[in-house]
Amino acid sequence: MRIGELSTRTRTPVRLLRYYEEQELIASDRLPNGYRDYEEYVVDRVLQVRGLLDVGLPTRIIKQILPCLNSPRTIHMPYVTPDMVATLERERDRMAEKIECLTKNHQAITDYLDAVRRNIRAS
Amino acid sequence: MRIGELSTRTRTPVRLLRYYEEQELIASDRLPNGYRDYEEYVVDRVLQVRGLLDVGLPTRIIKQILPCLNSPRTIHMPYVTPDMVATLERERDRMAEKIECLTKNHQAITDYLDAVRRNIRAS
DNA sequence: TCGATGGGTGACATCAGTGTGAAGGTCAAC
DNA sequence: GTTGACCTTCACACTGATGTCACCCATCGA
Repeated sequence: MRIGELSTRTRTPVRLLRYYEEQELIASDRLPNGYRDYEEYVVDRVLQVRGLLDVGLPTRIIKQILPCLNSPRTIHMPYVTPDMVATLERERDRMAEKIECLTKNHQAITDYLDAVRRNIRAS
Repeated sequence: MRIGELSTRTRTPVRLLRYYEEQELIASDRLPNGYRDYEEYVVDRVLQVRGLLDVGLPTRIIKQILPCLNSPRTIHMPYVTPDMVATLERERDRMAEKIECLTKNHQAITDYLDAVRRNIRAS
């Protein structure tokens, strides 16, 4: 598919798709006329990238961990350096912290909204 | 306490503490000599702010939702506008999405690391 | 009293993620 | 064959969160 379709299907500005490619987060073939040509799986990939960006990971890290998250695992096994493992462990721990933080604040907001609603009903 | 102590206790650069104050995320009194003087509770506040920033929320939003998260709730009740409620609901939902995204990817990394370890032990 | 340390402001730099626009090529449809 | 939609690259600019540096004042201990 070409970039326009990918853009609409992922609700992502064309500009950003090119940016993600520049950052090597997604890849594309080229049609004879130079247009980018994406495979189907890139749709999910873009959504995943956006999710990770949204959650505060920088492109640098995303680029590192992406290959471990969706490709056929075994293919990548032999290439995993201790360094990479360390990075993954660090990121995994940071993610756990973030989940905890988000969960706590999510709960606080929920509680607050509940209280507000009770208050309104009571008044 | 003065800014240096707050900085070490929160492991946050002094520069950022001043920035957070500029963005009205934290407040300080001033000593006669002009030095900032923080109350004890600011320590937790800073940590909470950093957690939220880390998780991708902009200062603008944090500023809005903070009062609802830790102050004595009832005091703020009367001032909650429908607008504010809408913002809170929106953020709460976005947080839920982020939690989901993080959880999924956290699990993927965990699985991957497990596989790597099995592979190493097997080889 | 001097020097180290810590505090204050202000300005400029950086980096990532975006926005936006110019200038031009491709192609389908009318 | 020209228009209009879609694509290309290049480049400049902004924002938000930080780093860094310059310059000056305050406090304290030797």
